[in-house]
Amino acid sequence: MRLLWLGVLSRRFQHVPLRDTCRQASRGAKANKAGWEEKVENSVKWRQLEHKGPYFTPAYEPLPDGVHFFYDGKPVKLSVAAEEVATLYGKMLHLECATKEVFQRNFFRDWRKEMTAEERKLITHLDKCDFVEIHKHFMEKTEARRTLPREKKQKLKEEAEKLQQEFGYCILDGHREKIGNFKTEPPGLFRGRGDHPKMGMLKRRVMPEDVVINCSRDSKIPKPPAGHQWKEVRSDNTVMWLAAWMENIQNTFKYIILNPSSKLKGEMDWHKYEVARRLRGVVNKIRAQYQADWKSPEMKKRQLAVALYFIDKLALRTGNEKEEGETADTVGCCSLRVEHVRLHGKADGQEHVVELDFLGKDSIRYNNRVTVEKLVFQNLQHFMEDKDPGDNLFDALTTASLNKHLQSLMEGLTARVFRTYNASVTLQEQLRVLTRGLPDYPVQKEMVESGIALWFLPLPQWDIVQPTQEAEDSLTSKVLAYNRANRAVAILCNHQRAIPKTFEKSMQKLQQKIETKKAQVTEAQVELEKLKADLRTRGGSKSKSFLRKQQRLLKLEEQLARLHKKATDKEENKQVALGTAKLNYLDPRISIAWCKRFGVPIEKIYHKTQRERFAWAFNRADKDFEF
DNA sequence: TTGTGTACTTAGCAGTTTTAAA
DNA sequence: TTTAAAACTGCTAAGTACACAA
Repeated sequence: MRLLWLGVLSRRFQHVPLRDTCRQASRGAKANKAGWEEKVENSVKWRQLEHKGPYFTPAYEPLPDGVHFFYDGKPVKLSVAAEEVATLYGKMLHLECATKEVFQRNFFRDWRKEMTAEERKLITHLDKCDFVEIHKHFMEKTEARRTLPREKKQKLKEEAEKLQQEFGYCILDGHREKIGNFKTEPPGLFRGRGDHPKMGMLKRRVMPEDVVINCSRDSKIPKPPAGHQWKEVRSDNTVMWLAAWMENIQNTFKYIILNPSSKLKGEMDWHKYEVARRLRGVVNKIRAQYQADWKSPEMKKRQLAVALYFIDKLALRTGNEKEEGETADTVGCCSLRVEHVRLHGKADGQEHVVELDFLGKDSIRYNNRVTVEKLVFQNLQHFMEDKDPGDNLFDALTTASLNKHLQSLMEGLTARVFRTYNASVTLQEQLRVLTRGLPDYPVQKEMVESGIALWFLPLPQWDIVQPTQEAEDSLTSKVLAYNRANRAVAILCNHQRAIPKTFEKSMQKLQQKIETKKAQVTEAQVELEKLKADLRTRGGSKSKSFLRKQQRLLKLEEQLARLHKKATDKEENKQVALGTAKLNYLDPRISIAWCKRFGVPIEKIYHKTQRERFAWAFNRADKDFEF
């Protein structure tokens, strides 16, 4: 399928006059084409879009009388605006980011802007400010919410549901679709990731006057809150967003968009994986070419070939250039600097070892040692010659030129397609390897399809048959195998998470359990040995009690094995985030096909929202689907 | 060719809810 | 019944990529 992204229409966001903006992309041009294909070719995303606009954060509620802010030991009654910002800081007192100097400096500067002249004159030093009462107040509020009686919690839940029903859906081309984020972001103190120079800055309240509404001309135009106006109402059916505003920290847009379960999002997702599947057909040719290019006399070509090799082999991100000082210092492939690379002629008994050590997206550290081909190694040596640590490794390369090259190799090919492709291929291969030799789980056909049917049909009623222990174990093994395959991809893509705060404690508990179980096994073994010895001396047949003991030992051993399995899984997983790959990189059709083939109920792999997200894939994958 | 603006995907974390264990 | 752990969800930051202007 050809993706043209015609760009017939100017995409400039600002300076568009109010009211008369209407950018409905050409309707007739490809009238002979139907549905999605036509939409994609015209970059038309919808024909009809109707919604209620965003739900705005409720107005600030001043502190109760008993809660004070102190300056220099004396209580100070702040103006409403200054108090609101003070509470934002007070709420965060216990967080690590609030202790950082940059955070405090940025906060204090922005806070002072909200103060009255008088307040500004008085409050000149943050270290003389005391937010403890404010902090305590919000902690107590959180606690009170947590311990609310069941009925009150139920009532709150119902109110949230009512809001969801009113603002959380739109009509898109005749279908009622769920919206992803129908609320504007509340004011707060910006928390960047890693060493962010803007942490602590005030993210201001979004007002209707900031918001651009996007909907069809003939729809019910959403009403702004009483006494307010929209910044603009437009009708641009080449984009997917329903509303947008400019955020004041980085001056970038925030959008109200559809939920991933929507048809349109699903179609985009499907398209993404189809592009990755097309790469499969040409990847060998591309690999052969970049390998040949390692010998090119042209420096630019060699840099491109080595960069592409990294992107392919190590699943690095492309690494767009970033504005210095505006964000944390993170890099990807094209923005790697000399200081991120170490070359070892020999290391760990291997030749030509490259060590990469840098902060990637979200300031997650990428630290990896890999053996590379001699030519790659020599090229890297050359690229690093006569450069300072802070110089770009691939100085002759930009992400745009890299992608332009990729476009010439395959239509629609960009650097990130390699990540999708390699992730999905890895899952498929790992599943093949890890599931080989596992006993089949004897399930009914209905059971196999149950999760799938959840989607489109009301849940069928059937007798629930308790699977045997053996079958249960087999299923557990399969799910474990799936998680291992998933984990292989997460490691490839460097999807890390912070070690859970409770990890050590819960691991210790698990070890304790293992020890207890071990002792039980030993005890049972001793008892059984005694009975065996008895049997040998006295002769005769095995007593009922003997058989019972034998059974018990077997059971204990199985339980011990399960605990060991659990501990291994927990340890292997403590720093790996599985969700990101599952949601963004793994073609769901691979998982669905695998579930069908091995009789694993789909809900063991995808929970409810994930099944909703991948609705598009359920009728597009039978058990023989190959990525 | 480079810089800027826009729109979309990808990402980890924290809070909430559900489930399992004590 | 209470508590702890696991599962899930929402939030929003931080990437990629491309069009267009200078």
